[in-house]
Amino acid sequence: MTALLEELNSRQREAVLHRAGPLLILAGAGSGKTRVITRRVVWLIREGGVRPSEILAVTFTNKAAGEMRERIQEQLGSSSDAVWVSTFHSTGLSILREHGAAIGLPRSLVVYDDGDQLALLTRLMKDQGVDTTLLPPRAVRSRIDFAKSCGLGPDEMEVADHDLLGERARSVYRSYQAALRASGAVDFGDLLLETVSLLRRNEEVLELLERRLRYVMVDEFQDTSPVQYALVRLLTRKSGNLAVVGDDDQSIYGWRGADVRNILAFERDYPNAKVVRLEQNYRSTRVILDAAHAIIRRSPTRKEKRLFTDQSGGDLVRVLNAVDERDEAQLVARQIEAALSEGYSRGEMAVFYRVNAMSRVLEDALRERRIPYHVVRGRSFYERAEIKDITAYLRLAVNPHSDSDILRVINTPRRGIGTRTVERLRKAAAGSSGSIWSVLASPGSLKEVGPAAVRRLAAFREIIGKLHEMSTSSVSTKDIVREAMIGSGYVSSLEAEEAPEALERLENLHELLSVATERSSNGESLVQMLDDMALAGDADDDVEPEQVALMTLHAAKGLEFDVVFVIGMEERTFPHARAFAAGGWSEDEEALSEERRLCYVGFTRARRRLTLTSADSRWIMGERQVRSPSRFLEEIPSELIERSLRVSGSTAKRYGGRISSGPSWEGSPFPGEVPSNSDPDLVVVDYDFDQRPPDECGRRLRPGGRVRHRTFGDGKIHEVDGLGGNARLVICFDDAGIKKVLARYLEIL
DNA sequence: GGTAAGAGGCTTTTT
DNA sequence: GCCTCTTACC
Repeated sequence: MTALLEELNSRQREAVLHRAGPLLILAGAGSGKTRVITRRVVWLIREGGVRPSEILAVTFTNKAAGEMRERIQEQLGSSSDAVWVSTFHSTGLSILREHGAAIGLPRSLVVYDDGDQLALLTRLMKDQGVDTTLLPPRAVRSRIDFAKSCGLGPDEMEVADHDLLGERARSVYRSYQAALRASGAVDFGDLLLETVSLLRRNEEVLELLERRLRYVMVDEFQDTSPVQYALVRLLTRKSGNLAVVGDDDQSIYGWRGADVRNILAFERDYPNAKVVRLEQNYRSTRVILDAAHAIIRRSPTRKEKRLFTDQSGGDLVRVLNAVDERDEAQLVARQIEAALSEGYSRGEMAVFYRVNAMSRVLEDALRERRIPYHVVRGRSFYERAEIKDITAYLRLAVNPHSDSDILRVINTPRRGIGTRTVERLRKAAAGSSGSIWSVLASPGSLKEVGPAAVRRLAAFREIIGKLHEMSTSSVSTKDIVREAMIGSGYVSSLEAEEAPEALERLENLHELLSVATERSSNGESLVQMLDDMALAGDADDDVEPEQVALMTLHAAKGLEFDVVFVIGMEERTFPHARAFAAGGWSEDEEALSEERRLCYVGFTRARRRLTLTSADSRWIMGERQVRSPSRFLEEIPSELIERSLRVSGSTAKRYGGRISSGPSWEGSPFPGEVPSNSDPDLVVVDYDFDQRPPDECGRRLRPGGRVRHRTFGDGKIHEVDGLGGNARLVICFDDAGIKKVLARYLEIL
């Protein structure tokens, strides 16, 4: 009892000790939220007479679930195994696997990931004669996903008048659901939507689950969607023992249907709920919290609150400006080296960026300097083509009616079954309103298919038939996986290639086989393995102890590091261009607010040191774009910032030594002010954004400078009018003559 | 029916 | 810039 409540402040203790009924914990960043949840689970079991199997703890990501499971186990030992800790999606899948028959889902259910989903949608739309350039499948998908996240099927999906996209999306939605059912498949959204409709329609199942689960806890509640909220509400309908933990300031998944308003809804739906606020931060220094608060306080819709800490002192926030993204990466690499020499360990450092694409340049710089790093990226391994191909064979072993999977591998590796034969197969399947597999099973029904093609189809049928047989008898998972790789001819076709990337693919397949072998020895079934592959991230996705972690700001949620870098602190990089209304420069307030919260999440990951970097220009989608500093930089009070300019070796080299050649280097807003410093990157000057010269944003764009344009070639700047990427420049091109060009289309030479 | 080169799209963020 | 899909040709 005593140990359980040790190291808890009075608020935290209150939350842990809450016995029954609804509980809302408003937990600020770094306020010991995970500790409270895990202690509460342990307390309920040890002191509250609750059986471990009666508790469900739902989190958002696998990472969070894994961490929570571990923390609970540390305190409870093996009895913790019975506590059900999982993500929303796996929870849904478990329920569907056990009770899905009640709504007509087959036992051999397979889960389509978003790639499978998009492929299926595209195929359906093309079949329906939809012009996919006018109506992008991605746009349709996002409408369907959004409807699903609101708990709406095709018939309930709301479409406003004159919403053409919505109209079409709804009609595709209908046929898409039909296709999923015919294939015995569900997508991610269905894992929640179908579970909720199962529980709504089937009282028996709901009562069974209600009896089994007496306590439900939800982490990251601000990121739950309406359908997720509906699910946990249903599960605790009788007991009312629903505890949710969240922070409206950290809501960063609005784009995929998460609704912060669930927090408000909770207080409305459970007027007797106990509300506990955790506002003491145990993670960061005061400086970091103040900087984070400066960003988040401008968010218009938030609940007013402010974290406090007793950790004063610490480093000021470092703000570093680079010439371009490569320069920025060098800068970060050198800062990492400096921090290492100060005694920080690599495992306690992380670099965050807005989009995954930004990791590449950074990786190059770290590799060059031999700094061990690790890119934390959701599920890259399972997204590799070769892995997805073998997965398709494995899913067919379980459920050969999955048309998407048939289409994926029917000619992979090449076995001479071309598009025409495939088209005829599909037509025959549609005609008999069955799956392609059922057509293959009765080849007599195939018209217009020549004898050679029939032979090849029979060979393919053999392959899948054998796999299916193996999966229904007691063959081990490992052996089925091996058969899928070898029996399909996949491995031998790769071996024949001899290209270096074929070798890499083979290595990845080897990796998959060892995963399967390990799972086999744990007695895991093929279905279990497939479920995990569909829902789980990479196995080696964890933050490694001796490596610098690289990840998106979204992936950073829930983590903490001593030293944090946020790169790309520029307008239209972060906040991302998407936060601005299409085309124009007007702002979408809600989207911008979400960027703000994302920034807040990023800053509050740092325990000791926060370093922010920006670049004057960035290479984006094959184009060099001029960037101006992020508004977020300007919002941080200057007394919290170590404003830094620098003269870097790489910059000097690339720009012909002009920049570092003298005290009044070109581009400095402070001519004559390049103080010497032991750290070449940190030249501290008294530099305030509010006093910067008007052309600071594009300060290297000045009359006389040389620039490059994609089509016009190189030229000399004559006139500059305006700021940043939008500045209008008159350029005298060497070949193309005098033109007016926007700065963002120019590369600075 | 298969291949290679060219065109076009793409990038938020994750289960 | 990179990847996927289409097109033209074998």
